[in-house]
Amino acid sequence: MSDSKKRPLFEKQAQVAQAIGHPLRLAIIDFLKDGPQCVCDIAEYIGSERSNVSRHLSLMVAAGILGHHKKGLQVIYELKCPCILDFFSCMSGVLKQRVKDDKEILEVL
Amino acid sequence: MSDSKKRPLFEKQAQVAQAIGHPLRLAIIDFLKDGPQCVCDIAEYIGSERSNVSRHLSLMVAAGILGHHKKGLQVIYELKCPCILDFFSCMSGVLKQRVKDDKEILEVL
DNA sequence: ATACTATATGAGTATATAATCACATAGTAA
DNA sequence: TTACTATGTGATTATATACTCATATAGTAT
Repeated sequence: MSDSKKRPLFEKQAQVAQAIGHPLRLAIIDFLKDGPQCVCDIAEYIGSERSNVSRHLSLMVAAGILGHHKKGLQVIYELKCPCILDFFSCMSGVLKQRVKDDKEILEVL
Repeated sequence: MSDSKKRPLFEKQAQVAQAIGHPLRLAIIDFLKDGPQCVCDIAEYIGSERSNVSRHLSLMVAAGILGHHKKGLQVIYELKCPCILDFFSCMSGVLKQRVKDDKEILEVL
């Protein structure tokens, strides 16, 4: 790569994007936008095993998307900064463009 | 998942996020923000095999991030909508927050 | 102390992704 | 036509990811 200086930055950014690039994780983020929740409730809402949800949560913590703290037996997870929600509008932007393109193709037929 | 209606949407969104979640692909996007480029030049800039770059490009086209057209022997790829660049500010937001948190931890020591 | 609950993690498996090499295709030029 | 170049794709391998189950840990309650 010509600008190999940027490589480490791209790797960090890729980690963030990857942390968001999974249906279950997006569902978790969407759930957490209404407030902090424990693993237990997240797992029930998502409809997946707690152990599996636990792994997804750690992954997002590692990426810097979520924060967590203990509360008795439970561990409460929450969105770290509102900027995470910006991703949704970014992704919606791309998807809307996709629909627009598909329409144009159909009109030619 | 309680709101399984959202599932298909989350899957589409995850596809977009995943398409961005790779260092090489971020480098490609960063390169294309200055204008359309052929596979050949992208591969040279990125420093990876053409066949490999070609696959990364198809993946991003499938996700709706890139568009492409033929020009003689070459295939020119380009960013589809400026909204893709919004991702960079989103990811930077998360990374800045991460640095901020790390600083706070160090201050306590 | 025991019993219980929430969460995390190791091990194993299945699937997905990335990368490389070889080859096929499509367009160009002589 | 042949020779050349750019790109895409099949096959393979290596690695990463997702998931499940069983088990360990930490906190609570009796």
